[in-house]
Amino acid sequence: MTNIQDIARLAGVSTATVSRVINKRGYVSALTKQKVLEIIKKLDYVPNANAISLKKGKTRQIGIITTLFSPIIIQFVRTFSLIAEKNRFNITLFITNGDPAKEILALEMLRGKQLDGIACLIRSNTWEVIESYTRYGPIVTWQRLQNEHLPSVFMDQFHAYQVGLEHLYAKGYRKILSVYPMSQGLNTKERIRAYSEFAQRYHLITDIFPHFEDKMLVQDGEELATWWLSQKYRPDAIFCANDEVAAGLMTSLKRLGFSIPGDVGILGFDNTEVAHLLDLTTINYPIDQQAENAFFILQNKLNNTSHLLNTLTYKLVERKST
Amino acid sequence: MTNIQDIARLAGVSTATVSRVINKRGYVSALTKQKVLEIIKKLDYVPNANAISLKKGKTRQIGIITTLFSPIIIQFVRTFSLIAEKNRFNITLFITNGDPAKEILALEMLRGKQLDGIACLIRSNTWEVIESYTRYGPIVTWQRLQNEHLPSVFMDQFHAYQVGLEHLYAKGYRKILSVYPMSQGLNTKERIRAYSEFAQRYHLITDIFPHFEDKMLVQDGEELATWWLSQKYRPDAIFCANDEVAAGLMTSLKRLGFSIPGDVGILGFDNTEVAHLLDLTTINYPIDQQAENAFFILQNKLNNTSHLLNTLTYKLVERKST
DNA sequence: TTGTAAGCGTTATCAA
DNA sequence: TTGATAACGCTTACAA
Repeated sequence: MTNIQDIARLAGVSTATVSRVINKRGYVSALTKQKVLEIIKKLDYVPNANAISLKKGKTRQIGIITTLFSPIIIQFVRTFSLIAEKNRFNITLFITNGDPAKEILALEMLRGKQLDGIACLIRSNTWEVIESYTRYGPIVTWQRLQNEHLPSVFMDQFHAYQVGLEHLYAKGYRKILSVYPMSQGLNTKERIRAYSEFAQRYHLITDIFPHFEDKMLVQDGEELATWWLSQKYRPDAIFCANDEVAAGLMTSLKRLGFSIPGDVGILGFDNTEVAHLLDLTTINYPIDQQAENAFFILQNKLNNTSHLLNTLTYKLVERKST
Repeated sequence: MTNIQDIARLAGVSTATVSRVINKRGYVSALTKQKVLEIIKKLDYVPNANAISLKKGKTRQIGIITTLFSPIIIQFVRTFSLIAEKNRFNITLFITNGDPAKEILALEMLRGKQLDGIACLIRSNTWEVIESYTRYGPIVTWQRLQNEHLPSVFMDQFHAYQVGLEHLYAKGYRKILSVYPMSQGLNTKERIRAYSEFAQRYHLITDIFPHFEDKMLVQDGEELATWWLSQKYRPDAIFCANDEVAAGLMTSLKRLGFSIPGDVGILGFDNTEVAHLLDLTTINYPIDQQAENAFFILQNKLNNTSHLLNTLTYKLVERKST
């Protein structure tokens, strides 16, 4: 309602002076400053953010794109928001549900100058489409990618997966089934590579079990239990795509009267809360640091600075499922 | 970069005509229209959203405020976002972590015209503070409140709690401990009222156990298990504040070798995924419909319409913990 | 059917 | 130390 001109008129000064007072920029005499602040307070005035954004060409608004709300995504978003707010950026969250059109909506906001940058955690469109939007503002991704326009806070899962496999081997497991997440993702590729290398090194036979991919939900774990039950020759350990799959698998098998790790060892991935709850052995993945890095990358591009990134580390969290 | 004037110049028309083409408003000849669209496409032009917001005084942006990201909040946010996006509104999520200053930040965005409205799920400031912002735009809440300026999608938990208690009674429990969420909330008050009424009706003694409030996390449930263990005279059933508390309690007791519901019955609240996972009996709370109602209320105020609200219902979901 | 021009509420340059 | 004023990019009477 009330704008900078009202303030100027009532304070008997120009809008330029009011602007100076508000932004603490340039010279203003103590007296006029006090007078202006008084009027501002009296009229309950706030600058119109849209006018500022229009004038400055910046909104201090960052978008986060994700297909869904898994525990690990939640943690990423929480940490990212925290650090962003600390730097006076606001977050707009886009849950696409896997709908490419919804993702485009978010990308179009970058194009329409409503967003200064975007963190694309899990994409719905092809990388080509997403990359084509980098000309409108910085975009950072979570999934791994080799692309000079699309920086990524991806962490090499090859090594992390090796750690998990070594743990299973040390525990005496020899018939290990490996269950993978998104079939298209490079994470899955790296995990498969780690598994092959591992199997070769220890002379393990790998092709006795079917290949499971795209298993990411509790329900997938429950279905896995049914599969396990139906086999004559069963794996003695299952390395799950994430903690949710491991949780579904473990609770289902326990319901059927099996003991974990007595009858089969179960290893999760990510170390989310459900792993703690169910005493699942898992791999800790430094989400918080990745989230911070994602923000730093965006911020560096926006301000042309070069804030140093966190060095990422992971480790095995041994509990009672292996 | 490129703006409406560039388009106008290159198409040999005025900005008004270009605007008409973009917004499909008013008369434009087929020929000029085609010409304009061609140039728009060639220059990869998009209208600047900030300029539009400034001009129109609206942003089609709605904020959601919450202190944290519990499973039930996630579900609310997901549904709210879905219906909002369907109506061409975008969502800005604010996770305050209980910090009043962060909440103010969001409220100030309403004041600064960056937000058209706000859904405040779990507040951090006093209701007085939040109410004082209703003069800048519509605010809807989730927690219960009697306030003409702050509509709420709250659902009376008195009845729902009665349903839970009746279930426990029917199952033969007589020494029921009731554990409550936020001590300040009206939800807690209603639950306490339901419990008193229930105890009186069945002539149960209520003051043998301490009064537990502010129990909302898995960890709270774990601590509850420790308490339960240390008692000589133990409750035979525990009605938990929500599914997370119930989950923490149940898994802790099971780890200690107790059987559920053999040694103690456990009842959750909300029917979130963890309840399904752990076979917890719980109360289904129609979050999706509440989320939709929250949006409808905001939309009605914004457009001066009167979209009908969902009628809310709840029910007991019996599983294996009682 | 199209164009002119006055806003919307700021910021920032240049004078004074 | 302060003020005029030209942008920023769009919408929308009102004219033509």
